[in-house]
Amino acid sequence: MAKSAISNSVIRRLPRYYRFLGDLEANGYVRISSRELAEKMGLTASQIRQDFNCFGEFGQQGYGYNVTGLKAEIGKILGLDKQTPMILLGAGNLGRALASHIDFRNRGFDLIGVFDANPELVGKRIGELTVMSVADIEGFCKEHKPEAAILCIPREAAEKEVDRLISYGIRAFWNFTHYDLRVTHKDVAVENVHLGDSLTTLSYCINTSDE
Amino acid sequence: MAKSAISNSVIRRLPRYYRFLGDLEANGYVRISSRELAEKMGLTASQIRQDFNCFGEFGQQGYGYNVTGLKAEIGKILGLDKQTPMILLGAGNLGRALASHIDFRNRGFDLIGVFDANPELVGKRIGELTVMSVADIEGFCKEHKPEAAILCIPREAAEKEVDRLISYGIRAFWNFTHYDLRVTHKDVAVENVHLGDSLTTLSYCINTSDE
DNA sequence: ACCGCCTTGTTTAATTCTTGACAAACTTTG
DNA sequence: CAAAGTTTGTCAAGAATTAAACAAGGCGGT
Repeated sequence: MAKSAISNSVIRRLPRYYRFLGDLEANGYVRISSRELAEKMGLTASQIRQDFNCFGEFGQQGYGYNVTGLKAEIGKILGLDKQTPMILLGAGNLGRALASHIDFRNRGFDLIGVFDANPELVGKRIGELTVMSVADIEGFCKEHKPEAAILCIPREAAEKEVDRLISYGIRAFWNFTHYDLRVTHKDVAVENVHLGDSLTTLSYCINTSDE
Repeated sequence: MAKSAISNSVIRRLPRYYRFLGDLEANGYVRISSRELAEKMGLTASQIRQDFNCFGEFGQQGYGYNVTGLKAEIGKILGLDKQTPMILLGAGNLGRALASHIDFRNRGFDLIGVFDANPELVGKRIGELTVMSVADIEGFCKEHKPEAAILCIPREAAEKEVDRLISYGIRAFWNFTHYDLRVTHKDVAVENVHLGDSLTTLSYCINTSDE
């Protein structure tokens, strides 16, 4: 792929495009123009056309874009045509909620193992999986080769585990721990999720909108 | 406050500043320079100074910023010096996880009620709260005047409830439903959280970093 | 109390991102 | 089959964001 460098702004919009195209498809749309999509998404048509053009020419003049085709193209760009095996660390409230709430398969991942340090949780079932002890991680990784991990464990634990996980072959972290995970390894990806920050932003909006 | 218009980019960084300042404070830092903070946060010192200057002059030349003082100032900007009463709709996995995982008080909110449509969940306890029936929302709002709501319910339910909630006085939504909530009312704030999009972004990073 | 060093607040410049404009090309209709 | 109407891909202009530069002012050591 001769993508010189896709800007971060564009990348952040891709999942949203994918989501809207899925909705359109579900509602029976066969074709969509940039103008119409822009209206639905609250963007400009120009931006949409320019975003898509980073990756190729998916549309047809005079017609627009084929919804299913475009969705498939963007899905491929996002890597959703394959599934990266993933493990979950931390089977507390949040870990369990994610495991049952997220559609991993359609997001490019396959959740294959859940681990927790608390012996009381080990052995409990979460969906189709059984919680294992953190002591079993190494063996599990050797055998099943997961390449991504969700971190739903306390900060101290996360800071300790990350290097170990990388050495086991993990090269992507979805981090819900309350700190910004930063990794020096070149090809390890990190997505920090800060729900607290999101809520704080809402607080700001409330307290300034009406002045 | 004579803020002509704070850019969205700045606002999105504020909660992160607040978080880092809290960490610094906890680690015994009394003062911090923009240069040092920039290094810790992976930003430029220039950006930090410019961001803070949107709201006033919090630093001192030759010294830097007082950690506790700056944190308090940013907290005030974010509206964290007061607590907006908030209710949770949906006591499923995700709703319960948020209720127990999020430090509402330190994010400018106070969770005072939980509601669910499922009769089996009504009456169950979540932390210090008891799940109520959605039928009781109106009465509860009239009595306790919540001004914010978390949406952890299915899309169809959310689309139906939102207008009703606004009419009851809710003017901020933290939306975890799988669609972009858009509200026409002028002073209703919405923060859409798409965990799926976040995970999808991670998929993209994995599948493009190593080419 | 003075001098040198450091750091802010602010101005200016560079870069990035977004929007507008338009020719080329396809679709649809008569 | 031709003409009218759309819509894309792309280029160029305009905003917005980020980074660099620097004068002014306070701190700390002597």
